[in-house]
Amino acid sequence: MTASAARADSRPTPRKRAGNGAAPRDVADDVGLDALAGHAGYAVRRFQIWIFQDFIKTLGEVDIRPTQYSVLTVIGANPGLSQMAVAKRLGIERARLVHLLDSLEQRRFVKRIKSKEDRRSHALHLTAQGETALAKFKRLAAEHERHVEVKIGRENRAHLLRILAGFT
Amino acid sequence: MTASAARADSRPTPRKRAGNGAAPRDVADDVGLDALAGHAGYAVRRFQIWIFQDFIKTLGEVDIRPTQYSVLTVIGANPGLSQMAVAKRLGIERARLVHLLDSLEQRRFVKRIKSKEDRRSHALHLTAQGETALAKFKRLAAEHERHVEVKIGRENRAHLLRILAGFT
DNA sequence: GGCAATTGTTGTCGTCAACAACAATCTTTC
DNA sequence: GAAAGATTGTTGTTGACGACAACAATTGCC
Repeated sequence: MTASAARADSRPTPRKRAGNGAAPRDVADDVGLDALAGHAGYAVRRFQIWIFQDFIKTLGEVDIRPTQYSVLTVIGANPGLSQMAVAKRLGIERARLVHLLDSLEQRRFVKRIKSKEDRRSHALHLTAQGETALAKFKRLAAEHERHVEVKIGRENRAHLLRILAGFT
Repeated sequence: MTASAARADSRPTPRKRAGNGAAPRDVADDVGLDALAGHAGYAVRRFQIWIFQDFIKTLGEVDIRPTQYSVLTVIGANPGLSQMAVAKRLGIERARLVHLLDSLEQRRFVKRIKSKEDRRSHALHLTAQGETALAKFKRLAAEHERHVEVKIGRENRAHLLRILAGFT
């Protein structure tokens, strides 16, 4: 809202810039949209920060972060997956997944079951507790998704999802 | 390209899933798009990772990362800004900006000049070297932007920029 | 049977956001 | 005009995260 607000009131009061010439800006927040507009990466980064913060806040009561949510969702939809498979699917390193699963297993959401076919790998499953918890997480995530709709508009969100479908 | 490729060949060969029933998945990469589709945050995160990696690679020869580029751009467009103002404009913490400027000042792109009006603050300026360097960075950034067009399509990129304009 | 590849694990390194504390310096208020 | 409060730049810590490298156990290849 900061950016859009700044955008909105960029010309409301004449401000004191009138007679400043080359003097350094004093106020600070009327910096102007400079050359950063037109850079997709910048806009996407700012949006991603906003969206993650809203996700974290909305799922704050259950203490679940976006990455944890994605891990639980993938396991819930594909029980028995190996850690390697989950890591590849989510584009995270297997080293990182180890810690994520440690935490999720400690909270009794996930079980690591030694695979019979390949004794190197673990088959990942949700616990019963994990199933019901994930159901709640999904409700909260849907609420978060509605926040996104409010923020950028319903059809804009749909459009964006379509544009970025290849990255999912 | 991994994601889109997986999407593309999700049904090319009948695969061996046919008779597996409840058996654990063995192959790993036909995990399926599960319930993660429809989550804006996830798509945006993946896209943001891709776009940053391309930016870093494209600006690799000059060793400039996205955040550094954004700092240089803002200072170039608004010389004399204070660190606080730049930090606020870019949505980064002033603590973080200190290190960024340390590095950019060491490379002679930026000067910190003690302000006369407010002796707490520094007025930020590009050096002559910084000006010419930034010009080159902007050319490379434009090349990166063309990569984005190739990746998601020209009008999709334009659409996306319009949707996210409020965050810039 | 031996050698290369894979899986989970541990550890290190660098980036980045979020805080907290601090000294120097404004700004406000009485 | 002096005290109290706010702001600016700085330093430091913490935790999430990606990138790598090394390792033991196990599997697959030949």
